[in-house]
Amino acid sequence: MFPTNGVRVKYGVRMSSQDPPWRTPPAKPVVKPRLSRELVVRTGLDVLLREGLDAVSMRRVAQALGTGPASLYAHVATKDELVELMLDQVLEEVPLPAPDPDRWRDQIRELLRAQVAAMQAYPGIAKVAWQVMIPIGPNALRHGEALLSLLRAGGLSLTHAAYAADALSLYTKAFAYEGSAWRAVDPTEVAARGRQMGEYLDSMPPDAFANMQATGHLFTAETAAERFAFGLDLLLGGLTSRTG
Amino acid sequence: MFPTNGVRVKYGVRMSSQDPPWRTPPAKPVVKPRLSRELVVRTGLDVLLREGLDAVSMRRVAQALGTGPASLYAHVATKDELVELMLDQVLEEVPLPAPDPDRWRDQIRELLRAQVAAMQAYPGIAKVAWQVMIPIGPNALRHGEALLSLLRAGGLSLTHAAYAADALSLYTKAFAYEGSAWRAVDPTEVAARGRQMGEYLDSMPPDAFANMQATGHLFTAETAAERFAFGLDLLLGGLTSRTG
DNA sequence: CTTCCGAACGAACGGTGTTCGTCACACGAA
DNA sequence: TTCGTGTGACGAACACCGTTCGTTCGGAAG
Repeated sequence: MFPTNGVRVKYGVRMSSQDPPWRTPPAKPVVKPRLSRELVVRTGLDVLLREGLDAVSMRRVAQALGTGPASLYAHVATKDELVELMLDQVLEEVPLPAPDPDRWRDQIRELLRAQVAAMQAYPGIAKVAWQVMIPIGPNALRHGEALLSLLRAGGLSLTHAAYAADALSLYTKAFAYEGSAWRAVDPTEVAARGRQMGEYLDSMPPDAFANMQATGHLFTAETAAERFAFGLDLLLGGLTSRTG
Repeated sequence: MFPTNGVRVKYGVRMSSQDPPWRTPPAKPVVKPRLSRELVVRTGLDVLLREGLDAVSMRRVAQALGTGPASLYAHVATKDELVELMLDQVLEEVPLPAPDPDRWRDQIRELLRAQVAAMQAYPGIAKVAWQVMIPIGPNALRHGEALLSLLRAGGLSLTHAAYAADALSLYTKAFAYEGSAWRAVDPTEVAARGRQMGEYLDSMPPDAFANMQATGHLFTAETAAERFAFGLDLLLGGLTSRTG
C-alpha cells in the first residue's frame, strides 16, 4: 500500500473482524504527509504568499496542513520562532559571493540588492526582520559574515568593518521592509494615505511645506530601485575617505 | 460644586425627593475628567512608559482611564491611529532648527540625534514608526520638511535632497528602533540570544565565521552612539562628492 | 504480541481589536 | 422651566489570537 514512512492514515483504516457491524469505516482515508519543521515553515511561507503576513497565524498554518494549532508546537517552539525560520528560509536562496578585493564595492551592492529582492518576493517577510531583535538563523549569520568579509576585503579595519556592516544591514532591512510593506497592503489604501497627506499639506500655508510639496512625487514605487541605489552609494561613498 | 465642563459625576449624584427610601446613593462620586483625544493619547504614552509597548492595548488604556474599551473609539478611529498619534506626540517635543548654510551638516546630525533620543525616551515607540507605513502626523511631516530644508541649504538638488532625506530617515528610524527595542525587553533575554548565537558560532568550523567571532563584542548597547555617528558620517560624507 | 514514547489532537484559557445597542447627560428650542 | 435631541460613555458580545493541558493513537523496540 503506502510506504509506512512519511504517510499516515487517519483514524486507522484497518478494521478488525471483531468490530461491531455498525462500525462505519472512515469515509476518506486521507493521505497526510507527516509533519516536520521544514514542512511547517514551508506551509507558513505558502500562506504568506497567498494571503499575506497577517494571515500567518498558528491556526491558519495548521488549517492549511489539515490539523489543529497544537500540532505545530511539536516542531516549533513559538510563533516568533516560526516566522524567524520563514525569514531564514527566504535568505537561503540568496547566493553569497567570494570576496574579490578588486570588486568588493560592487559585490556589496549585488549582495544587498539580492537580499532586498529575495525579501520582496515574499511580501511582508521583511517585517519579521524587525520583529525579532537580532536575526540569529544560520542563513542570517552567513549573510552577516559575507558582508563583513567583503568590507575586510576592501581594506577596512575590524571596527570600521563592523560599524559599516551594521549601517548597511540596517539600511537594507529598512528599505526591504518599506517596499515589502507597500506591496502587501491594498494599493487603494496607500493612495488614500497619499491623498490625505496632500490635502493636509494644501491646507497649510504654502511656504510651510514647500520642499515636501515639491518632492512628494518622487516617493513612489517606481523610484524605489533608484532611491536604494542612491542610499547605498552614499554609504559606500562615505567609505572611500576611510580606505583606498 | 464642580464646574460642569470637564468633569463628570458617575451615575448622577443628585437624588430626587421622590426616590424610594431604600435608594442608596452611589458610594463614591468619583470625579472623572472627560475623555478627549489628547487625554487618550497621553494615557497611552503613560501605559507605554510604565508597562511597555506590548501593554498598550485598548483595554489597558481604557482601564487606566477607568472605563471600557468602547469608550475610546469616540476619540480614536482604531488602535493603529492611537499609536500613530502617540508617536507624533513624542516627536512634538523635538525642536526643529532654522537652516544655516554654514552648519547644515551639523544641524542634520543634531536633528536626527534628537529624534533618536526622543524616541528612546519612550521605549518601544520607534516600533510604530514601522508599523504605520508612512508616518503622516503633523509633527512627522514637520520633521520631514525640516530635513529637506537642511539638505537644500547644503546645495543639493531637489531630487538628491529627496533621496538623501529618504535614506537618512530610514537609517534613523532603523537605529532608533534597534536601540529602543533592546531597552524594552528583558535584558536576560537579550543575553540569552547572544549566548545562543555564540554557542552556534563556536560549533561551526572556526574559519567559517571568523569575522563574526572577531566583531561580535562590538555590537553592544555601549557602542550604540558611536555606531549611529559612524553611519551618519558615512551618509553625510557620501554627500560631499555631490555638493560643495 | 506487548510495551512504550512521542507526535497529533480537541478543547479550553485568557487575551486581543472592534462593533452593537443602550443609556445618561448636557444643551438648545419652545 | 420643560422638552426633545444628539453625542459621549459604556457593558456585552463577536471573532479572532497564541498557547497549554490532557488524552489518544501510530509505529518502532523489546
